[in-house]
Amino acid sequence: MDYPFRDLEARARKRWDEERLFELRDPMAPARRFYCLNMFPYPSGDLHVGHGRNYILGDAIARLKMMQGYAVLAPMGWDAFGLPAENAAIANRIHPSVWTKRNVARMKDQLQAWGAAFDWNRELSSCDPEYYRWTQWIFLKLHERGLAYRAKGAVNWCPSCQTVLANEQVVDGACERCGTPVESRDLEQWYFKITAYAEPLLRDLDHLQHWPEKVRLMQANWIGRSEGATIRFPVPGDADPIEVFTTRPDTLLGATFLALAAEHPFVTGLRERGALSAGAEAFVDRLKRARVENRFAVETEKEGFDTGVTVTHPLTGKPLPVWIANYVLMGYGTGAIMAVPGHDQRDFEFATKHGLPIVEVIRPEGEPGFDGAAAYEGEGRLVNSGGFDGLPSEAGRRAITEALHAKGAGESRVNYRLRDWLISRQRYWGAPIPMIRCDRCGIVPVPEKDLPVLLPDQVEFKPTGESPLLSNEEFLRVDCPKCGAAARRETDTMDTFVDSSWYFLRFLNPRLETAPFESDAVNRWLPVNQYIGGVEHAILHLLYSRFIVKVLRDLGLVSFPEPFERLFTQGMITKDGAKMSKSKGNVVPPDALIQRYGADTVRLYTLFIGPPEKDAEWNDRGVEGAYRFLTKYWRLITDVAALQSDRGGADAAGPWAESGPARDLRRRVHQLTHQICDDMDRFHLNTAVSGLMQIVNAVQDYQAAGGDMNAAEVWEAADYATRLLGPLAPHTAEGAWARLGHAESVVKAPWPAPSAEALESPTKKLVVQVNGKLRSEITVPADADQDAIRKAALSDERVARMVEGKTVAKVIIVPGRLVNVVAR
RNA sequence: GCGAGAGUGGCGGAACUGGCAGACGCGCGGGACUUAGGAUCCCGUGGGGAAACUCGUGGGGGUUCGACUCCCCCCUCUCGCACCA
Repeated sequence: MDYPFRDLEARARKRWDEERLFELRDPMAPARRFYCLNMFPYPSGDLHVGHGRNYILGDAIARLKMMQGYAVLAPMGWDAFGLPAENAAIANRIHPSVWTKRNVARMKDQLQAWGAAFDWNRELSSCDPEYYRWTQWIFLKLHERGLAYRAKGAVNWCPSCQTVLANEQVVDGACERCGTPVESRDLEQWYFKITAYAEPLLRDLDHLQHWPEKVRLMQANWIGRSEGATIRFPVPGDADPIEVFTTRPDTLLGATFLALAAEHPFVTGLRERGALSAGAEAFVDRLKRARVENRFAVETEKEGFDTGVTVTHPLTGKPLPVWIANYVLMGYGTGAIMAVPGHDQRDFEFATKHGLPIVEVIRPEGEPGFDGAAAYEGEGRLVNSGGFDGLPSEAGRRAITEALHAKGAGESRVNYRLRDWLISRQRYWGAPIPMIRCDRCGIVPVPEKDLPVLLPDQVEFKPTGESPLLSNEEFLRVDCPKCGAAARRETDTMDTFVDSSWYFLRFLNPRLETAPFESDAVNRWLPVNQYIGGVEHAILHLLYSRFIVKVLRDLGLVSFPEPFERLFTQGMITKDGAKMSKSKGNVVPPDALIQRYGADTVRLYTLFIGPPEKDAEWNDRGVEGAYRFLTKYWRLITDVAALQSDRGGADAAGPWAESGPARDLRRRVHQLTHQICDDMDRFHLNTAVSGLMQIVNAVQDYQAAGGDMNAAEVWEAADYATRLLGPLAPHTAEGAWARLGHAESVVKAPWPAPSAEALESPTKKLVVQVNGKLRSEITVPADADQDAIRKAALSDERVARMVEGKTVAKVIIVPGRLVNVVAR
């Protein structure tokens, strides 16, 4: 074997280990810091090459920063609570903690097989009591601030996972995890009041300049800010009016009915009082069911049912009928709308179908407005609006809102699509919510000194979906911390996204026993300089983490408003055109490839496969290309090291040839170095790999052309290539660096920089175009002036031929690039 | 429907602010060395053409000396949101 990757890997790992090169000893000491973080994984068992992309990228950046002289924090941990462990417990009678530990061990082996430079001393696991103790502590802090509360309401229920889900975990009406259609249930649950931070979460997106535009946009849409007004419509004989939210108060005089969601409390109230007709009741039930079944329907027919109740128009005093409609969602605004069929297409379709009146109240200037065939949704001047007639929409909105305000019937309002974060789960394998229910005192927080509320080992796993915690009497029974009476523990556990919303703070001191994190160290190292993970977390994890950090900031525990300075979302690796999954059978495991070609080959190919932010198709054949390159590179290093053994690790410093092949080689190496450094800084690791290949090819071409392999330029090429390869193929580079006579690890070698002197050239090659088409090429002295270049171009044989019989209108010279001769 | 992104050889992909289209790699063709090669090395490789040359970055128009890149219209695909009041 001419490229001894097994030996290289073993030696490099041993060295990194012995010299503890990736351990950050004293976080407060270094001046230049770089916190490079990969999203910590859920320990599901096996990793495939798609996961590898994430870690290889992060590792390349971490190692680059080390070589650039930064103290690097690159920790790793486990997002270890979650449903799969519990499902395994039910299916295979294995305890979730055992299952999780086994998977962690397996995945840690895999990560190490890739050669990732993690500081394993800082490893943490969210299912460890020493960790979740602080997750519970954070819950208590939120509770103290009124940001954690219990409420009853319609929630998303997954009948398969037998638990509730946050809005963010419902995708296309189905459970994000298992794909089962989600049901709506009325339950009392714990929420985090993320809506209280809607405005800062939205506004601060502007400061996240180093986040992908796409992710910022997704978050902005998810928060969904819109300006408008709330309007109350009094219900005769009822104390509470029906409140609606609208972005178009200017159309208020065109409202001809109200439409309510089936789940609206007013509807429920009518039903409880028996004031709803049998037909209406049946309709409500049908809607609730249909919402589940028709989850993929793009446009459903507008259906509705008249409640028989009327409300009073707050400005005209006229009665308006109240309908239940399938197109009104309980989850947005107030769950009730004022319907303006003249100016809202949905209302129009509904009114047309059910014979409700349609009134035009907005008329545009100079273009056709409401024509009776469809709603006019644009702006214009108010008509049929009494005293408001003639006002433009904008002024109309203000005037009508003011009129409502004067009557106490409404006010302007900013509405968000964002809902509060439902965090309780009726499952076992999560952090217990640190609350106690006392018959006398109500719901009482567990005192901080009693944390953690330990998850008991002895529980029964039943496939019924009942929380296993209910089966452990010892866990349940507790004395009320307030009155001392016998009380009961909360049996719900927290959504695992709570665990992962603060773990990046814990890494600075993962064993700290007195607090979740050390504020000093955290303030010094955060925000995370580079965060790397999949775009699938664009909303959930990243929004929750931003929220928790903002709360911690308001608590005075951290000094920064945002957790992640730069975010990079890497693309998926597909196989046979599809996302890798066990069920599709298209998973590419890294183990056999690493066995056969070595970790560096797999790393290099993974980086080379395409721009890291884009999806890419895995091709086993492509791996061989990377292997061939490393073989060539290794041969070059061993040849050069043998030939020039007397250099003994000396910094390449010439003497340099002033001209000829060696000079050209040196210029080329420095050009490529320039390109590679640039690429690395911009995350273009695919072209960085390509640049390295070109350096090796350049030396090979030089040799093939009879160049002297003893030249200092060749030594320099080997030296530069090795350092540039350090972050990408670290084991091979480590071995090569030693071969080149260096005593220190390549991790400690300075990152190379091209020298201006080496890039200089006495002549310049210019491309010559005639009328914009490439025709020839000239070589001129580097200091040639415009006139000389012009002369050289025009006297070129081919150019002369093309121009023959025409007049040269002008000659455009782009310095250092090209000449374009315009001839007519 | 709304929003965002992307369409370049047989394939993955290059081309930073308009300036040599197809870097680099895979595959393929030819050759060398070999008992042998799925190892290694060398040469070639967008289409058409013997060549001069010509056509080529989803399609159509435009701006420009010059357009993969900028502008307008259209087509296709991917992703996100989706009756958001």
